[in-house]
Amino acid sequence: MVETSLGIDLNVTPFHLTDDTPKNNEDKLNQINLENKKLKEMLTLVLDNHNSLQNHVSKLIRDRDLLASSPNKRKSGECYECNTSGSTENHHQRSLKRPNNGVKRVYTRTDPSDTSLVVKDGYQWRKYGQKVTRDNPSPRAYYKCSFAPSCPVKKKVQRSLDEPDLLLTIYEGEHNHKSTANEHETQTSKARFNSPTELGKFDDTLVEQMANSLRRNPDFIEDLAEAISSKIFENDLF
DNA sequence: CGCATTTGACCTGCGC
DNA sequence: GCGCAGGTCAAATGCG
Ligand SMILES: [Zn+2]
Repeated sequence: MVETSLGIDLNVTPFHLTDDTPKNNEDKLNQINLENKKLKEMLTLVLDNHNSLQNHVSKLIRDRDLLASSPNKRKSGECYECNTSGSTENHHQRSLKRPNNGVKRVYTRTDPSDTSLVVKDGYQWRKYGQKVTRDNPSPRAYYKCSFAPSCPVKKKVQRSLDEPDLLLTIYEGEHNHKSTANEHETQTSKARFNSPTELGKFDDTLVEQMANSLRRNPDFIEDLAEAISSKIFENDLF
């Protein structure tokens, strides 16, 4: 169902072929402005769709992981309301906490190329181990709170198996001190879940991600090269 | 120097 | 006990 060919059409005319009468230039400028505007609107639309899709996928993965990780031991207060009511979505959009062990699972959106596995969550961590796990190619990193041993909190961070830009962090324990980060930083780090795009205002990191993934995509490179060369060829016939 | 990270060794629980 | 997988330790290394 996915259209693989990008069908790139570079609407570009080499400058040395244009006639430079002012009227023509003005027309062209207007035309290009219009086109830019249209493209911008399309981009925001695509971004919105992309965001909501990603959020949806994240939710699906969380629910599946939750079921898979504790199929049997559902004790009191487990997330039953999630299964019964499909209407409200916000209440476990971000973090799933299981009161059982003081173990908290949190999913964080991040750049797939970010190999550092460092999640800025307002606390300072000291990495003390990294292991490859059986059924996930990406390694799992182990952290202790840097106030240890006075603060016993640990966390594990591992990339999600089927969503490479989703990061699963498992916290265990509660901090006995305050977060070092100020309010603004925790806000931005928590705001990983994407909200609808305001027109004309893009999420820079997301745009950068998309650009990166396009740059790394061989199909895109190929299509781009073909589009460029065909355009040049076509214009060289004059 | 004083920290954090890296990384192989080591430990521990579990199924056979 | 043995082997495996996950979790931890600690010596070496890196960095400001
Ligand atoms: Zn702490």
